[in-house]
Formats: sequence, structure tokens, C-alpha cells
Amino acid sequence: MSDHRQGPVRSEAARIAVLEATARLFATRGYDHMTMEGVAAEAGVSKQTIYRWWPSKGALIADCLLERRLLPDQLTLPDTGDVRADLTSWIATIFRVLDRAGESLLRSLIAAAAENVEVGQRLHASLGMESSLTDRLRSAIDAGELRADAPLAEIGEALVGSLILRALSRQTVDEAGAARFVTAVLGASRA
Amino acid sequence: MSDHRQGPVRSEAARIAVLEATARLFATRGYDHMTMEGVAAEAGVSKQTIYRWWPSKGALIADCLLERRLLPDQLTLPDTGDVRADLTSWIATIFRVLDRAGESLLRSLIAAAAENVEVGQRLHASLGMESSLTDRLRSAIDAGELRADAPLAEIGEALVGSLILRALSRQTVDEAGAARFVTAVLGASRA
Amino acid sequence: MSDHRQGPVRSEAARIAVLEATARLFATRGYDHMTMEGVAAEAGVSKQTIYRWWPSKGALIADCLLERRLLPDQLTLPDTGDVRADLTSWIATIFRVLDRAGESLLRSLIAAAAENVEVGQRLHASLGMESSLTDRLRSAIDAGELRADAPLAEIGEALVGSLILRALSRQTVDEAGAARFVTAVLGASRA
Amino acid sequence: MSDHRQGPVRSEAARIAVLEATARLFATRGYDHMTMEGVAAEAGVSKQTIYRWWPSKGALIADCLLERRLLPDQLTLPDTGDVRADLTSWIATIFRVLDRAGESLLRSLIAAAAENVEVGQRLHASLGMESSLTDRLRSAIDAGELRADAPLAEIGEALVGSLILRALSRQTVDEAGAARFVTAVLGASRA
DNA sequence: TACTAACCGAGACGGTACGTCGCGTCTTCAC
DNA sequence: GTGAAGACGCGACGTACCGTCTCGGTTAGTA
Repeated sequence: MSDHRQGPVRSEAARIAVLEATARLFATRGYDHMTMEGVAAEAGVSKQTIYRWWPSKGALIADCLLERRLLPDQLTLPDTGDVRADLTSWIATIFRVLDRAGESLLRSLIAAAAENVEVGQRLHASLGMESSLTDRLRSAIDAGELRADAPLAEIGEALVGSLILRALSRQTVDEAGAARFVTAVLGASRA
Repeated sequence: MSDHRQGPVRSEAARIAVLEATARLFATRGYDHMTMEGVAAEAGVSKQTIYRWWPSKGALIADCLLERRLLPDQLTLPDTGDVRADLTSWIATIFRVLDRAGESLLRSLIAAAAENVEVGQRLHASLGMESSLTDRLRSAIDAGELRADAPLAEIGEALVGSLILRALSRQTVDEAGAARFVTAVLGASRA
Repeated sequence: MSDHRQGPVRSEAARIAVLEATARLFATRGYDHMTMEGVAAEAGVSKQTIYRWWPSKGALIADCLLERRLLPDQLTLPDTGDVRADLTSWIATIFRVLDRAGESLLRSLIAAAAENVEVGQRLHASLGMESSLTDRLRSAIDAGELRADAPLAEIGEALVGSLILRALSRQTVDEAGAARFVTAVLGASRA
Repeated sequence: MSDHRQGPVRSEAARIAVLEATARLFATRGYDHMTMEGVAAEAGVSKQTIYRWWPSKGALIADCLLERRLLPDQLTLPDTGDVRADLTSWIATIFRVLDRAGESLLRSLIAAAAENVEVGQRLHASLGMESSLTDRLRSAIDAGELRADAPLAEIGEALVGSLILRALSRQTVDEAGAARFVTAVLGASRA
């Protein structure tokens, strides 16, 4: 009748400790100076326990991303009724929060995404590409701010892509720069 | 009496061998499975010779980028008089050439850029952000295809950024997709 | 009222399975490539069941030795009435049976004995040092083959010791070699 | 003309440090609680440097044995003109020096020999089986203490074998015991 | 009949050590 | 003064077993 496994169950405490240690070390050291041994030590867990549940460093990051442990809550896209202002402040906030000078969290995420499929996809989702960003744009259409036939997906990718490109070439984006992006990309779609 | 250095000068043969080996291994193994020891062996050169002239793996890649050893010639932006067609085919070509299934050259470049300043900046330039792309857009203004006040830099970043975002999330871009990007981003600037 | 334990008793099936698995793995892999986890798996038993009843790998081996599961029956010392012939053929048989080229059972036993007290003592007994060998020598005295004051214990140790030394230095002992040992050691005690 | 390799030469300092650390740890911890990492740390050397020159723990021990770093000098077989006394005191000394109660150096050597060919052979040699012991016996023949046809090799193996057997079964050998061995084994060969 | 302790399998856990890889520095010899 | 060769100290990798532990299920005895 029952198909439950027998034996001890996965330790939730260990799982949490690992994810927290990962988030902490990722934020402080960056993707490629974060080591599995470091995570194990920081989490007070044996290396084997990590490898038992996560096949690689990338999977660990992806999991943190999935559980919203890497990106602060401030990064949620606001909805004040003014798309342009909302997108502008969102972009500026992302940069302010994630892209410190030397070791940038955003750049670390990009590095992780570049070498791990799962992270790539989770990052895509986490930046709102799969819901919140297009949702926001759609609500702008409903509000009559954008034309009904505006290419939402492309607009979203253009905005987030610009962001990532800037992070890669070590250029910051301030409020004014963000506004320029938004204007350039949204221009054609104004109602 | 003389202030000339004495002894042999830098071996051009070694320099070429290293850059070629780097390009070869970068293309086959990707950025982070490419090792300095591997390059030395492949180039038939000692490790010391590499470290004497390049401070890091990133610098090696950046140098290859500078000497146009990593990106094939096909990637130059065409100028047929039709901006939209030119940009579309350029984007599609980049994807066709750089983004093979498993080990993508584009993704490797992104990884390298993410962890090395120099590569980040060289990549930015190599993708045309510093001249050919904006040049092409400017010539489109001259030809009356785009409005005189079109935000060239932002348009360029949006296009290239979209590309990179797609590479990171493992989605391909075909001719049609490229066209959608171009339309979305250029829309506002049509003359 | 009662001081009987309650609950099920020790599973004889598990006990047998463990000892058989131990003997099998000890013979095939040798002492130090035999693992507790391997024994548990081979026996279809949980690790805990092993550790519940045996404190260590050594104890497991010692127990196998005690139950005569490691050494084949052929190794019993014959008694044909001719001590020299009996001892000679016994030694030769031990070597023929226990000391195959690469992974020698005899050498594995020595390794086990070297790092575990109990095994050391069980091995000592199993090789006849505590009864059958001295018994045989004593019966040779009774038969008038040896002098009444022959130092039985020393003779036994000399014979078995020679054997072990040969096993350690990877030299085989054939019938002729065995005969030489017996002659050398028994020589002084001929009646 | 020259067939010399070029490049740096093996560091003698590292070699010595490793052998000394090995001898030290072998003596204090015993064969199987001596770890490669421990040796590396104790020697102030990287693990890789050990593995570059020695394939295994056994090889390390064998090398120490070869360089006479494990067995103290006191163990050389004396030659006072009285074979029986010499052998007796030699055996007693070996036991006094090598076979402390808990962790016996002799037993560790046996364990090492049991699982490593090279150690087995080096140990055989180090205990004098290949020269000093048979030399001593031969000189006893010359001195007329033993019969000319005494089986030297067998006598040697019987003595050393008895020793090893005693070490394995955790029985000590004092002066009197040693004397009994010598008498038993040499008895037949008295001139 | 129900309770309850001791058994059993499975296997997760914190550890220690393994043997390997690549780093960036260094030393040696040849040109 | 370069360059090839490659040894060195170092740090991390991913794996193998250790011995302990926690599970759910099963099996005797009481009570």
C-alpha cells in the first residue's frame, strides 16, 4: 500500500544550512572564489552531504536562486501606474544593489549562468523574464500606456540584456542612464 | 656605454604559438576548462614563457580577442543600405556561428568577461559597441532610415544585450527572432 | 518479576550472511580492501547490524577464523606415523592453498593479525600452535621419532614462523623447501 | 653529446624531509595510522611532492627501510665469537627495542610488509636475511662452532620467523626465550 | 489483544583521508 | 636575457569508508 522509502529522511537543517552558507559565501566571495569546501565548513556540514544532494556548485547556486536566497526583495518590480518610472527605478535599483565595484554579485551570477544551464534558466526567471516583467508591461498596455501590439518579450529582453551588458563591461547605470534605456526601448510602443 | 638590453628579444614564434593554442583550446574546451598548463603544452612552450608576457588567463583571452583570433570574420556588420536587414542578418549570424548546443563560444566569452575586466572591455569592443555598430547606425541616420535624434548607444546595447541574455538562458535566435529584436528596438527611431 | 529480555532474538540468518560475506570478500579482496560497507552490501544486511554484534573489522575476521570459515579443511595436520613426512606435506599444502601469486590469503591474514589483537591470537591458534601441531609433535615423541626432551613449542614456532616469513617476502615454499625446513628444525631432536 | 635532462632537479631537502617525517610518524603512530597527509604536513611539503616520487605509503616505508631510517643501529648482529650468545642477545634486543606493548614497530613493519611487495623484500633484507645473519652463521662454521653442512638459510628463517610469529601473537621474547629458540634451532648443527 | 522492547533493512550524517588537478613561482640548463 | 622543462608549495576537487544516528517495519516476549 505504501511506497515510502524506509530509513532516515533528508535533514532539513543541513539543507538550510548549506543554502544559507552558499548565499553568504556567494555574496561575499563571488562565484568562482566560492568553494564547495568553504560552503561545507561554513554550513557545519560534511562535503559528502553537499554532493549527495547537489551535483555541482552551479546546482547549488541555482537552488539558492530558486529559493530567493540570493536576490534581495528590493528587486521586485514596482507598479505605481507609471511604467517608465517603474522600469527606470527598477533598473537603477538592480545596479545599485547588485553591482558594487570590485566583486559584483551581478557579474558572479552571470559567470555562474554562463557555465551552468540550470543557473542560466533560473537567472532568466529570477530577473522577471518569465512573469513579473512581462506582467508589468502587460498591465501598462491595459492602462493605455503602451500600444496593444507592443512586443513585450523583446522589450523585456532588451532592457535586461542592456543591464547585463553593462555589468560585463563594468559600466554602471545610474537613474539617468536607466531612463535613457527605458525611453529608447519603450519609445516605439508609446500609445 | 650602450643602454640597449642585452640578450635575445622576445620570441615571436612563441607568442604566436601561445595565442593560437589559446584560441584553439578556448574554442574546444571553453573558458573554464581551458588551463594554462594545457595552453603551454599545446603551444609547445613553457609555462614561464606564458606568465612572463601575460599576467592571467583573462589577459590571454583578451589578447586573442584584440588580435581577432577568437571571432571569425563573418561577424562583421554588413552595410547594404538596409539597416534592419543588416542588423537582422548580423545577429542571426552571430548565433549561428558562436552558439552551438553544448559548449558555446559565446557563453565562454561571457564567462571570461564576467571574471576578467580586460576581457569584459575587449568583448564590448569586439561586438562592435565601440565603433562598427554605432557607425552603422549613424550611417542609417545619414541615409534617412532613422531619425536624427535616435539614441544610438542605447539601441546598440539593447541589441547586443538581448543576444547575450539569450545565450545565457540557452535559447537560440533564428532569423525571425533577430528580426523581432530589430523591429522592437528600432521602432521608435524610424524616420 | 522476570529478568528476561523482551523482543526478538538475534537473527541467525543475518549472522551467517555476514560471516559468509566476510569470508568471501576477505578471500577475494584481501584484508584491507575489504570494507564494512562492502560486507553489509554483500550480506544484504545493514551496517548497524554488523556493528551491533562485532566491534571492528578485526573482530569479524577473528570470528570467521574461530568458525573455521577462512581456512579450508585440507589444512589439518595429517598423522601417518611419519612426523617428517606429515609436517612437510602440511607446510607445502598451506602454501599451495593459501599463497597464490598476487593477493595471498596468508598475507591478508598476517595483515589482519598485525593490526588486531584478537586476529593475532586466533591465527596463532588456527595454525595449530595451541594444540594440533604440538599434539602431533608429542605423538612423535611417544612413537619414538623424537627425543623426549625436544622443545616442542620452539619447534612449532620455528616451522610456522618460517612459513610466515616466506609469505611476507613473497617466496613460495614447495615440497622440497618444506622438507628442508623440517629437517633443519627437527634435526636436533631426532631420537 | 649530453643526455642530461634540463630543468630543475629533484629537491634533496624535500626528499630528506619526507623520509624523516615518515620515519617519525611510522614510529609514533604505526603503519596504518600514518597518513600521507600527515607526512606531508610533518615534512612541510606538498602532498603532490610525495606522490611525484613515491607511488604509495608502502613505497615510502620501503625507502625508509632501505636508507636505514626505521631500524635503530643497535639491531646489528654482534660477533663476539660465541654464536649462541650473539644470536640470543640479538633476538632479545630486537624485541626490547621494536615491540612495545600497544603499538609495536615490529608489528607495523609486518603490516606494511603484508600489503606491499617492496616492504616485504626490504624487511627481509633488513632483518639480515640476505647477508649479516647468514654471514654470522657462516663465520660460526669457520670457527668450528657449527657443522660445515648446517642449513644456514633455514636456520636464519626459523629464528626470524619465530620472532615475527611472536610479534603477531603479542607474546614477548625475553633473554631466556631467545636462548630457547637458539638452542632449538641450532641444536642439530652443533659441531 | 495490546504493548513494548529489541531486532532488522536502509541509508543520511559529520568526518578523515584519499589520489588528482591546476595554479603561479621557482630553479636549472641550453642557446 | 630568453626559452623549454618541470619541481615545488598550495588549495580545492570529487570519492570512498568510517562509525554513529535515525527512520519505518517486524517480531517476540510480557501484561
